[in-house]
Amino acid sequence: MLTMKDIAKMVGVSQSTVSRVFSGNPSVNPEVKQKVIELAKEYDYKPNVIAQNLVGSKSMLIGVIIPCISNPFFSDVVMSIEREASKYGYSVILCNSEEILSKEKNYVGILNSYNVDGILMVPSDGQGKYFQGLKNSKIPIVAITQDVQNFSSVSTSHVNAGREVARHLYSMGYSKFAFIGKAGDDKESGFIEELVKNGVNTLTDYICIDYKKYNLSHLSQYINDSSENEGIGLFAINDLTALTVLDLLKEMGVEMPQKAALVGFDNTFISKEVSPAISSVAQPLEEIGRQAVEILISKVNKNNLEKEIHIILEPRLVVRESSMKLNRY
Amino acid sequence: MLTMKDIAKMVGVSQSTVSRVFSGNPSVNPEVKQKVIELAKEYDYKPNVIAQNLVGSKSMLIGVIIPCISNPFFSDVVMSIEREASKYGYSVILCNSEEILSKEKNYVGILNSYNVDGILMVPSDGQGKYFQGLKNSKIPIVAITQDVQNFSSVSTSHVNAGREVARHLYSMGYSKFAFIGKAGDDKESGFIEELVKNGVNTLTDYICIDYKKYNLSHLSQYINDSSENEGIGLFAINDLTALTVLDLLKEMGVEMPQKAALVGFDNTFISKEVSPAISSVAQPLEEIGRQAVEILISKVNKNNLEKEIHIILEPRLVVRESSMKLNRY
DNA sequence: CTGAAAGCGCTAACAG
DNA sequence: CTGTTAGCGCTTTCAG
Repeated sequence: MLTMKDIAKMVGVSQSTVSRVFSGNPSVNPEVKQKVIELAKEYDYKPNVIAQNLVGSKSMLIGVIIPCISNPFFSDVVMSIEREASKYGYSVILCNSEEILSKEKNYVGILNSYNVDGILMVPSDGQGKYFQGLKNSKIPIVAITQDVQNFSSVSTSHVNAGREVARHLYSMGYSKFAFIGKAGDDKESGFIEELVKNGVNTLTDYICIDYKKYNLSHLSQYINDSSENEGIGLFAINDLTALTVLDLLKEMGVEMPQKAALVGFDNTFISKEVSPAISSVAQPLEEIGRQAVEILISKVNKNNLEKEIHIILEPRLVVRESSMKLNRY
Repeated sequence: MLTMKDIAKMVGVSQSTVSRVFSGNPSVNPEVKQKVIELAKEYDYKPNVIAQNLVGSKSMLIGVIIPCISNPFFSDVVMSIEREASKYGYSVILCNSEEILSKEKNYVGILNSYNVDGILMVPSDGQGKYFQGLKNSKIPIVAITQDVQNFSSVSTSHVNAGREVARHLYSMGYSKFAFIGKAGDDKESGFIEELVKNGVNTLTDYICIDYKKYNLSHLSQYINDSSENEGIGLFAINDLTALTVLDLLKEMGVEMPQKAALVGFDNTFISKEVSPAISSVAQPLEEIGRQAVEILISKVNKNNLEKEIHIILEPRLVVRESSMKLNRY
């Protein structure tokens, strides 16, 4: 590898002068500058980032710790993180914590030893002692996809997702509702809240099919128990669950979206590939990555170090055939 | 950050001695060694990898260049790469080339400036001048998911995948066949080859539905044209395509797998979530990542630097309902 | 067994 | 405008 010294020798100046031209220091003889740049291009010289970093400047490296890159949700986020980071000249070190705290700790240590300028992470336990202890780490950390106390974070509002789905289904004329997924999830809370606001009696006209207590037969029963002119609005906790529900509905011969509507969550590509295409709530994954990188970099540059920024992005409902009732009852 | 000097001062020895205990040099007073290790643990000291690297030793960093991490296929591979690399103490810098040559070049340059110990990459043009020129790069490069001349590589045999699917469908008693996807793909070649070997007349009993020339209506026509007792074996170039075909078959009311069987490729999680579950060919993604890391690291350690290793892994057919005919005609 | 010293490639004062 | 001089934190001879 060519070094600055080599270039300096070729041009006949000192190494510091060469350093100056690369660091954009204006006080350099234009001719010298010219020559240095030419030679650098000719020999494809790149400053050694490692050495730059050692003298104390930035490492131009950011660490990203996520549970698992093979989860499409995170791979989309990481995609946008990497894309955005590279715009600023940053490279990304990828770490899969698999949501194991010891691994997470280990990775934070490793990232520190690499002198990364900042870390973007999905804490496995955001309120936990370990992660909260990181708040006075000298290297900036921004939480992603989760809103966490004491840290800047970029996430999506699941409550609002639930609200929006409720509003949508209600406005389409459905009168009975079900949430399929973990009871108590923020999406369920928002869903119920908005149903109530619209005067739905959640005791009689709502059911939560929680994996732990119910199975899909309870859902088919709920559907069968409804009277003929009652439309049923179904909200599944994610697209995979929605897919399962879709199969059930098809098997049961339920007319969609006349008799029942279905909305999923995450807007995975499957949702538009099946028939009928399933409505789904999209998280702005691209946006999460973009904003997180932006905040992190502004922290690296020592701006607003003290105040933590909590960005909670709005989910976006993508309506497809599964809930697109054209003629209301 | 604590440095070796700090630890040295605390213990009352020179910095070099501390360095010795971390580098595993046996010539260190056991008591001193003991103390150093204790203090390091107590203060959570980690050697600065950056500095280590600067003096010329390994950077413990490997670069991974893939087209796009949000492609589930690559995210699975990267998952296993990262997992395997971390076992050896390596960290991974992730780069998305988006199959743009200029980006790829750029990333290779960046990775070099970070002094990575090696690169694992999916070349956007493996036989191209640029990538081939990299063959005498001082830092080892291993190609993944593609078999490339002059480089060690780890990939899957698409030809064998095609062969195996043909064998499977034929043995299940189907007598007409179709490949849905890009004509000339290795999978198609293997598919045809094996059909011919089994005496299938590929002029009359085979069709390739290439995106460019045909659309799905050609497929439905092909199916309708078959006589009642002819079973049709369908092989789709990937699971997404298979999904589309599945919808078509359902719409047409084709009985599966009696009248038609369907096999996809990539064994995406969708394939097992739809109904009927689609048979699919799995690539050993985990294995690709594992082996690639292994080869790369052995190269880093200067073993078998000269000889290139070409590993071509066998795909694995996962048979599901869509092609699981129980009673043959 | 151990300290001193050189140096990896680069940045950042500090004098000119 | 530019050369000199210190290091950054660590590894590695080279003498003890």
